[in-house]
Amino acid sequence: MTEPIRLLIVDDHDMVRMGLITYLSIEDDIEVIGEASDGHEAVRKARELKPDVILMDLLMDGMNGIEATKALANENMKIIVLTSYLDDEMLFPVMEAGAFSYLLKTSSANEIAGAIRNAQKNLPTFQGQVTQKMFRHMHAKPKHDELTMREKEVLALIGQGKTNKDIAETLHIGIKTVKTHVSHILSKLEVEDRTQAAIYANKHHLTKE
Amino acid sequence: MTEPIRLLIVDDHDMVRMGLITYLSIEDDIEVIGEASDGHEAVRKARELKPDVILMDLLMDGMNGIEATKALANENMKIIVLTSYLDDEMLFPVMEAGAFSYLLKTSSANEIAGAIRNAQKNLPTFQGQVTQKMFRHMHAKPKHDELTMREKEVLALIGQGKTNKDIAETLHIGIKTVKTHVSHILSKLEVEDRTQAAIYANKHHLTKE
DNA sequence: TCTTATCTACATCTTGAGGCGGAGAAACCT
DNA sequence: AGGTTTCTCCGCCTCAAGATGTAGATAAGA
Repeated sequence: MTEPIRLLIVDDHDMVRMGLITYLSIEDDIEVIGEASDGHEAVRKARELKPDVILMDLLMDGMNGIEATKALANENMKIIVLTSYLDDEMLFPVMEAGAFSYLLKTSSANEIAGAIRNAQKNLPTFQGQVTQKMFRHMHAKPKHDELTMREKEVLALIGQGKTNKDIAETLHIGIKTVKTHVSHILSKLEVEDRTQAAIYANKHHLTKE
Repeated sequence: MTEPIRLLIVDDHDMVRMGLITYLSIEDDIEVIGEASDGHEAVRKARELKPDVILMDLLMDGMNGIEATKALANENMKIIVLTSYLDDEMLFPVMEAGAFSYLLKTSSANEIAGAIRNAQKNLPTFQGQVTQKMFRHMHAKPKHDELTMREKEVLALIGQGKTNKDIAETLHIGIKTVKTHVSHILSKLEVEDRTQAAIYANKHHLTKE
């Protein structure tokens, strides 16, 4: 028989790690060589243990899975994202960061084992609607990435409910300047007023806290 | 030795159930007598198996954990909520629905076992900030429940970014009337303008889609 | 070097937003 | 019958918002 696939499990939930290990331990072609409970630990263990495949959770305290994926993008390991939600705000960034496959935690243990074997064979695995989302995303990039840095700052403040005067004081610029920025933001986002811009900012998590 | 604690595990993630079972199987005072992967199954199995304690996830397809908890509130079983997020929108409703303890999935397996034993002894268990949140909630009921029906309708439309004119047309009332409602809403919510009201509405999911 | 993008700022003008006060009608409770 | 709440609408007044056009400074790129 060939070498077993060397696997690193990254998840901040004890039980999830335990569940994965329990199941995968009866698969003799997969060997769990380590665990990590946050991004920092994941990067450290990945560099130390050189796994073939990493199962990576996204939402974790400290360094999250997206940052960890970015850090490990060029390290010759396949990263399989294993997360709870199919959220655009997570999916696209992590795929761009270099993830190889994307699974939901609703997957059966069997599907996960399949994805690990596929990754070893260089075949990415995507769950259900993920593929469709990816394609839709190709043709529809978010309007807000046309915004300049300054405009994004202003939008974040609008998203917090600040008035133009508030924003001027916060950024130490004139109120007229703020109005200029706001006008540009409204036209770029194709919305009619600051209220709609605020809703947009909140929906897309562009408010910085 | 006394009877083991009879436990039902409810979670839509295979791995989480597996992790819990793995750990709890080595605790000989706890016996896992069943599993369910959504609310409907949970209610059915709970009535059939009569567990002492239920570990209940909240976010599941079909019937969620809050509804299932509500359905089982008077069935002489202790329900321990085991969820990923400490979210006001989940915590308060489920506690009101009759949950007994509230744990986060970041808990160690050991803490979970402790909470199960406590539940059997009629001692609720709350993780870290949960207790503080509960108390804060007691003294601070949401401002928006002072709103009248009509005002809630108007707020929902503000939360969608509609202007006063839009709202007047949608509700078939005069624009002056809308302004009156808006003024009342702003003062009841203690915000300064419609933008802040829109943000409030979205944060509290008061927008009707 | 010339061009383009970005950030800054001002003036003018129009309109929507919001505060304040008053008021009639209907429903409900006491 | 009298009080309370809610929904409706009016006028008046003030100011924040937003559109439009102009323009100087700086930095990055062709």
